[in-house]
Amino acid sequence: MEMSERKTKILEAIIRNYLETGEPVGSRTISKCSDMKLSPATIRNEMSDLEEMGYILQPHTSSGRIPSDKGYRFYVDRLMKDKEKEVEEMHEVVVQKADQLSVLLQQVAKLLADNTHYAAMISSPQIHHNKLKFIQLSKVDANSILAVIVVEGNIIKNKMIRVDGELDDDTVLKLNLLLNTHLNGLSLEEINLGLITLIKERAGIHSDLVGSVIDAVAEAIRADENLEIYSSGANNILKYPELTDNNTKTSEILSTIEEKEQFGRLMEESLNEVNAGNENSTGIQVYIGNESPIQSMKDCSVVTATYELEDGMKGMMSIIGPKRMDYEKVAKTLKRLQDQLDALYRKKD
Amino acid sequence: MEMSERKTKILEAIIRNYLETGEPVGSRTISKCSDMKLSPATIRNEMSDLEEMGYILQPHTSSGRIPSDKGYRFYVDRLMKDKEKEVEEMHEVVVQKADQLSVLLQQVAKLLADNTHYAAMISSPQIHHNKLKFIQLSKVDANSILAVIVVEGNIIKNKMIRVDGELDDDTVLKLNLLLNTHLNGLSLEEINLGLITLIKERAGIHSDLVGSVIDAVAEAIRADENLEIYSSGANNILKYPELTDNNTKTSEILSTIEEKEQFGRLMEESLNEVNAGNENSTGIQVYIGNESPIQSMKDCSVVTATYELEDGMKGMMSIIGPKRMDYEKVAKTLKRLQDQLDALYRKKD
DNA sequence: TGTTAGCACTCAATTTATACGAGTGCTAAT
DNA sequence: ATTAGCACTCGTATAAATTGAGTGCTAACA
Repeated sequence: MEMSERKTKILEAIIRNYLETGEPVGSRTISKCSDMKLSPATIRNEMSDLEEMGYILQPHTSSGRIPSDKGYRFYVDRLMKDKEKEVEEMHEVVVQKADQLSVLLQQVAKLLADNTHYAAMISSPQIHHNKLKFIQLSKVDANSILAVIVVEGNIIKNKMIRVDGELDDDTVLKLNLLLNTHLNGLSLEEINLGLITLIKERAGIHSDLVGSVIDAVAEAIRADENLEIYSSGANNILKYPELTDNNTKTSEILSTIEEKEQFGRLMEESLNEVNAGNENSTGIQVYIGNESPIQSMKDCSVVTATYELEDGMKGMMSIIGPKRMDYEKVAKTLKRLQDQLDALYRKKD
Repeated sequence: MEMSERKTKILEAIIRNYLETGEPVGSRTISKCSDMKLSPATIRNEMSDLEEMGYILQPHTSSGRIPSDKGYRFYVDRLMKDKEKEVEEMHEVVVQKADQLSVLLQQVAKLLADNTHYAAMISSPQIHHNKLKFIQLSKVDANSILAVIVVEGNIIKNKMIRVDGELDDDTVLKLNLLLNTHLNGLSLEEINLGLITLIKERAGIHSDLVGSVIDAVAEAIRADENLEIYSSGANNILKYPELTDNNTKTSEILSTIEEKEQFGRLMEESLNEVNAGNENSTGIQVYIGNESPIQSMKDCSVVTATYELEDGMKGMMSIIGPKRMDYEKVAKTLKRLQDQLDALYRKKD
């Protein structure tokens, strides 16, 4: 059986209705509210077809229909257009290029959650070909050295290193010079064992110290080590009865959000997919129920979007809500935030 | 009416029982399980008295009794002793003096939550008389300077500062010297306007830059600016029916935990109280229901404890759970963690 | 042939009635 | 002072009855 124009319209009406009310929707409702003039009986016939085709389902005989995952998917892919719905004006974005990226990201997460009334997560931006900008060693006290490592994109890493022997200012200066001359501008791949050995040799008795510094450099450059994830509005999940009818389910969802690791994987995967060329215009992806690789999200939908700061630093943000989330609003909110982050960094950079 | 020996015993039995089961407890139960040989009727008379005195209450006529806030308070203050209950062996503490304090604290929070099965929060340690250790300016690129500020207790703050004009290496070196000579070892109070003006004068055309650095120093030293709070196990709250019977309540509790600010105040207050001399031996404090200044915690109990790292850096950790939480276990877990943190830092320092 | 009115049927949710039982307070006997 | 006994309360559990939104099917209709 193939999809007729009329079936499409009815399916859309069902989904729209369900998104609003969260209740199964019956034939009479559709007959009344929709613009086409059809009796409930006719609608029923069509609905019966739609069910056979897998787009909708009945929680029990003699109840209205609700969209299946396949139904939602159809809606997201084909029906959802930018109907110019008023997304209520987003709070003026107060995101300011904060000193610490973490503060900015936390702000953005909160903004997303507050505006959508769903849960929001955001990952720190990942750089894939990042290079070391410079290293600065400083003597903090008799036997500790602070290594400050700056990576392209201005990611800063501090590492306190203990040294056993005494270390005079002059030596620190020399080591600084040594490290910077050899390492500046290099990427992870370019710092190979040969180079490391060379530097250690030149460092003489301080080769241990230099080793520690290089370890720290590796840690700073490696993207996945730096992955941090912020979340906000997890408790918005509690607003949706279909997610709270069962305490175990709720708990699973909330702890998955709290623990974050799983979302790390999801977002990374999603980011790769976007990068991998089959670029849909906006970089927004929707995972409905079981489409998501995260088991505990089977009753939720997850919408992810990329964002980009200067220097090609790309990260992911995502919204977690019930399957009947307001996809349009979510997509719009994400897009807006993408734009604003973009503008913020383009302008001031 | 005053408290007899027997009343105390009965009250304790009631509370112990309620802590275990979460169900109102009746006279027959007490008569049976308690060691004294009294008929239910006698118990009932005593219970009636206890109710009049405000230690217990009936959810409805003809149900058993549950402890009131006052009852819990009595229990915590007078009845709860270190009965050598087996707190199941705490997971070997994997806390390692992590590079970033934030990682350590997050770990501790998780440890607390996992061991108690309640929600846990921990604040970053606060120092009250902290002094600047040193400042390091480095030129990152043509027009940005990285200021690294190290405060006693090895708190590190990075600040990126833009400069308009060109800046050669030599100037940076001079500024470094200037700042360090004048500021090292000083506390917030000692850096006064006179001193600031003096330094700015000496910095000549770079007085703006120096101003920014000094602002950053102030920010780094001021304790309350650095207050960070980590939480874990918020969803453990969902395990307790008395906290989830009503979705609004649950949501309030969870968002209070997520937002953290309110706990900041609570913990600060609590820390002051402990410092303020009426030091109870362990620095553990219990807030039962409305005793806590946080409105949304009225159905919960909050147990706070201080911890101390090296250099007198004191912070707070706290456990949030239902009023019928296992106070003994919680207190014990907190004490153990205090000890471990202590040991960890004493040993390696 | 597509549409619709009509009707019997289903089934979750709501209401009502009933029984149960854990627990109480009070009184009178020990 | 303690306790056995008893009437009473009231939340909860169970079952039966009712309601109503919704369906599928059939037959009539344009």
